[in-house]
Amino acid sequence: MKYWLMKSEPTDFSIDDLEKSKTIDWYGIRNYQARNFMRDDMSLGDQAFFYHSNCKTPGIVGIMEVCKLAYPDKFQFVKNHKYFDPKSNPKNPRWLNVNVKFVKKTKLLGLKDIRTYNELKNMKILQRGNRLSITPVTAEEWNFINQLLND
DNA sequence: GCCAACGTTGGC
DNA sequence: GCCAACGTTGGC
Repeated sequence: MKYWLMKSEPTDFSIDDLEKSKTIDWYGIRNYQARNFMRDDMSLGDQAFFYHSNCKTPGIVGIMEVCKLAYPDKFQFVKNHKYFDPKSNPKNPRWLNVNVKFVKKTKLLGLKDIRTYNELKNMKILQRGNRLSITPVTAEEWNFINQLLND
């Protein structure tokens, strides 16, 4: 089993939205590296931190679980949709998504807080200029953060 | 709203 | 294949 951190802008889709809908297709990923993580490295049961980005207090706000393996993102073929991609061929779809399900809300562990722990200093999210919306988390980082969230 | 960092596009 | 221009991300 692997661990992940997945970003979403809360004005777009928040942890509360996930709690309400229980599961969601994680659509709209239009970055090859992030797509490849979903396609090649995610398994059923993988755990992920839900991270609120581009908001007043960015940080980890909850936990979710991969509940469906990667399959074509339906919005890439919906004309006029925000995520429509005219270059994607239905016979060989360019963009994929997994489904995730709500596990729990946690207290907010802000980006500012994450920065203060030496144990977390290698997290991708802290690296300069990192914009990748899906990043792997090591077991050590996962356990360390979980402990913080349970305190 | 600003802007640095980064990914993608397209002309050559 | 290079690289300038452009668009996007996301913290601040």
